[in-house]
Amino acid sequence: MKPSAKPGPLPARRRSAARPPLTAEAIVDAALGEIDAVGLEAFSMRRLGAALGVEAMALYHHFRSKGRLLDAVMERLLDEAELPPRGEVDPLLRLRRFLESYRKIAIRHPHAFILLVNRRFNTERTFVLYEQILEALADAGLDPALSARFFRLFGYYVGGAGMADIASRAQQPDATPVGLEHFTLNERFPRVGAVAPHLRVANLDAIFAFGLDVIFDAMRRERNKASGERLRRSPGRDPS
Amino acid sequence: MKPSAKPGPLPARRRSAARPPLTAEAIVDAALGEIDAVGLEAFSMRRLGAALGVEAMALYHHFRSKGRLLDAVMERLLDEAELPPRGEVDPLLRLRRFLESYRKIAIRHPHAFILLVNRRFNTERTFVLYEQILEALADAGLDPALSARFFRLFGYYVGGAGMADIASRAQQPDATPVGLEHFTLNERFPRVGAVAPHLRVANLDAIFAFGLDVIFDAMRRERNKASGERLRRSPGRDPS
DNA sequence: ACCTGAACACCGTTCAAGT
DNA sequence: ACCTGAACACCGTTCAAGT
Repeated sequence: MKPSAKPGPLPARRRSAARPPLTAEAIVDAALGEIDAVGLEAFSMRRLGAALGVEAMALYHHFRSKGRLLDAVMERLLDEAELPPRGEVDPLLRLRRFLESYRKIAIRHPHAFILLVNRRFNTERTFVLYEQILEALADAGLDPALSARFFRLFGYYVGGAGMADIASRAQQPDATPVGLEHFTLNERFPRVGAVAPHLRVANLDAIFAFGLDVIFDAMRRERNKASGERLRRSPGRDPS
Repeated sequence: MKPSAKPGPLPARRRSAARPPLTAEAIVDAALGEIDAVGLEAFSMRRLGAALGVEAMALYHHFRSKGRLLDAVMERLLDEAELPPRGEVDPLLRLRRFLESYRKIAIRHPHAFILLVNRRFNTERTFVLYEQILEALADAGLDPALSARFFRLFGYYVGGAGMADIASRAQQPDATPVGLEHFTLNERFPRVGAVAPHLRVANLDAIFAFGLDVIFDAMRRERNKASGERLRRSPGRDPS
């Protein structure tokens, strides 16, 4: 349906040369490469098999379904996110760097990023990441209730930002073509006309940073508010 | 791949009764109903045709491709968002009500909501909505640069929140099953164990409202800051 | 253990033909 | 104008068979 590059006919399978034995890791790498190249819609087990020089069915020996393979691709994407090591930098700065690296995944892998939004995070790998992030939130002085709120808040934000930035950057070839240029913008949509220059792709980095500022300012404020309340309730010692 | 209810065999086409003539509107309504019922993955032109009592190819007389039909379904979803009429309530409250109604679309149409995140908003209908929202931001006292920033910020937020809430509520049948219950949470992932109770589905409404609080507080603050700067630069008059 | 080949029940879309 | 039927080039996945 919406192949970013027209996929064309299936590539011929290269069999002659001695093929390295198929591994789960090699399949995942090839799958991500294939999704990057032709889009998630055009990605298929048959196409991936052809790219690897095997029949599609050989893949089922390593992954029991396409869904399981996509979960593995999702975890491959997660490897590109970076959380700086604990202790060296401020915990809030660690979280900010993580969110910035997360958004870069969307820019590097526009067709695959949706797997991080779409597929449920309930593999062991994602729980390790959760633990690290919640640890940073606790290090920053947030209690579990506030950690839960901000965990969701910046999770929503970074997921939505990735998806929206992708949509802004890439035209979908089968979408209804209207676009800014097809009608006199300032006449019918004066507000859109006034704001549009600020929404160009060149400004998306600054806009993303601004949203992070808002979120991290609120985290600092809420943390100080909560610790102030604790101090007022029992001055001189910290319950919990 | 990930049909929410197993779609089963295609339903038999009901031809005998005098079928009402096919209209674009009836097709869109049926398409949304079908997506709600079987999921976007299992939704097909053939299945939709069968539900409407026609051959799949009859649909191509009203929509030139599946992509165009999905754009129309996206606009149908947008009709369920509500922006209260101008003038009666505070502009920021109007925006907040809009965002709350937008999120409700995700809860009502978990399989279809992704169309609002995935497909580019460049139809005329979406420009009318943009204009109304940017008008409300201007009414609230934000200049175009700040309007652009907050427009993206809450857009990212509400899109990401809808997708994440859907993922939290619905199990994907083909995902790798790990889940909280399969290992001793508090031993290996103590922070996850401490925060998990606050992340239950029952708390998602409050968490969403908290994020909106953060965003709207920041809007008020930034607006006042900007208008204060204007006053300082030229006291006594407001250079628009 | 690892891979192939045929088969099943599907896809979106084209095209010529019917009314 | 509106719809059908056959066809084309694909899907994911099953199963029995090969090495």
